Amino acid sequence: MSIEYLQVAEDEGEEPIELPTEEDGTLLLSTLAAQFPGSSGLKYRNPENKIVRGVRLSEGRLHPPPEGAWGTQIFYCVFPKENKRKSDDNLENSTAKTKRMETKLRCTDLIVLGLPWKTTEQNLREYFETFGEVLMAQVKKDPKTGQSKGFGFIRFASYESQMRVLAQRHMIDGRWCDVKVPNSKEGLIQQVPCKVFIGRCTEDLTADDLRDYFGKYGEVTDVFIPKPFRAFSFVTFLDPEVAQSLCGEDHIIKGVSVHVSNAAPKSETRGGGGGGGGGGGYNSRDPRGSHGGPNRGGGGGGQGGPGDQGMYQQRYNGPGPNQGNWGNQGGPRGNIDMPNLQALGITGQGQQASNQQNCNPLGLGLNLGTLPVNPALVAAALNQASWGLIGNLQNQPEPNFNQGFNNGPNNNTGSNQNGGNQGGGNNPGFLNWMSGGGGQSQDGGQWPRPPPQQTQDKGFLKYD
DNA sequence: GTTGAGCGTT
Repeated sequence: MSIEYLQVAEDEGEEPIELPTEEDGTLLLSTLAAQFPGSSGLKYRNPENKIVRGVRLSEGRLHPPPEGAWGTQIFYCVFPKENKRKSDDNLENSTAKTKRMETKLRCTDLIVLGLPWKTTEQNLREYFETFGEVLMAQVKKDPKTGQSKGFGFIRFASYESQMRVLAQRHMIDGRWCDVKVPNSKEGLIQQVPCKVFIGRCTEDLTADDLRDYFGKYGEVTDVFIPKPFRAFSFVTFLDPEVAQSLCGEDHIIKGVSVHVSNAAPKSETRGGGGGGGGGGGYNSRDPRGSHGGPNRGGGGGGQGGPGDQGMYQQRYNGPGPNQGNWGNQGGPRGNIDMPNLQALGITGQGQQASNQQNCNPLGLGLNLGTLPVNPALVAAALNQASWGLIGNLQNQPEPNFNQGFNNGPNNNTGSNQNGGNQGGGNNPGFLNWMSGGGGQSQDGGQWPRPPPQQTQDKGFLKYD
């Protein structure tokens, strides 16, 4: 099959636009969402009986009706619904559920910056309800005059809603607004280390050896071997899940049995005193600092092209080779133990780009490089997503959302609530979740890759 | 009825 176009309208009565399908005839949810932010699926009217039909959605791909091709009929967007009435009916139930979700998925209040003065709480709520159930919406006002202060707060019921909202800019009542995790909450977000400690190293184990060896499991963003020789080293992975999965294991590299464990900083996690300083962006206490200049906290994504597909050994439940096109070339990388957001194409870009239409929800795999997100916060969010979100999606009140985040043949029927991806499902995990395709890159490997990395300040974390 | 980086009278 080749690329064709189908007509999609936001709703019945609206003007359709044409969206391109993929080679296999499916329509990527990300393609849909690029034009219709917040849209979670498609429906159409069965020409025979006029009944609305849903379009099959699997692994982030919308499949044409069983009758064959998309044809000339118009398809309509489906948006996540919040079930208000039901909530009212089962208030207790709903509250309990909400509480559970908050704990598990760590929804937080989100601050909405840049609201027009005229925007009301009702406006705010209505806007964000297209992303999922909104538990709270408030606009901060001057107590005396009642005048809006131009910012507000929202809270979602589901973490994936929060993620989607955090990952893009929002045009609200004619102004581009930023949504962030408030500063008051930022410290609460846990961060999953990407760095592992390699013990029992011998002197002939070079950084390249380690990189080559551990590259089997996932992209290695940094290898650090203390000099002079101290019989240990650090390997940093792009994917925290990979790092985590290796911990506790013994590996034989060039005949040497090394031990992998958590890279626990001995003293203070955050560079602290005299030395460290740098590190850039991600872990810095004030994420706003990253606006000041290029955020160099992370290693480069390498120059690896599409040829790298399938090279990683599966550490989990094997959804097949990770085909996310993660290059593994290049020299020294950054020295962070958080997800490498630059390599993922996520960098905060400040306030410019106000005019562009950045409407790609996260998890749909496109163009996050231009999105004004707080890298550290999204990093943490991504960690959470990869560890708990996927397994918890089945509990969500918006089943449609599964599609954006639960890509791949991930049908965990068992519970998977303790982090990690154990269980019988084929959980594509972090990278596939990011790439938004069930193991397949949706954009032909054209991730917004970071510029070639310069030599990094290695003093970011103290590990002696 | 002005303003446009920020961080919430609960």
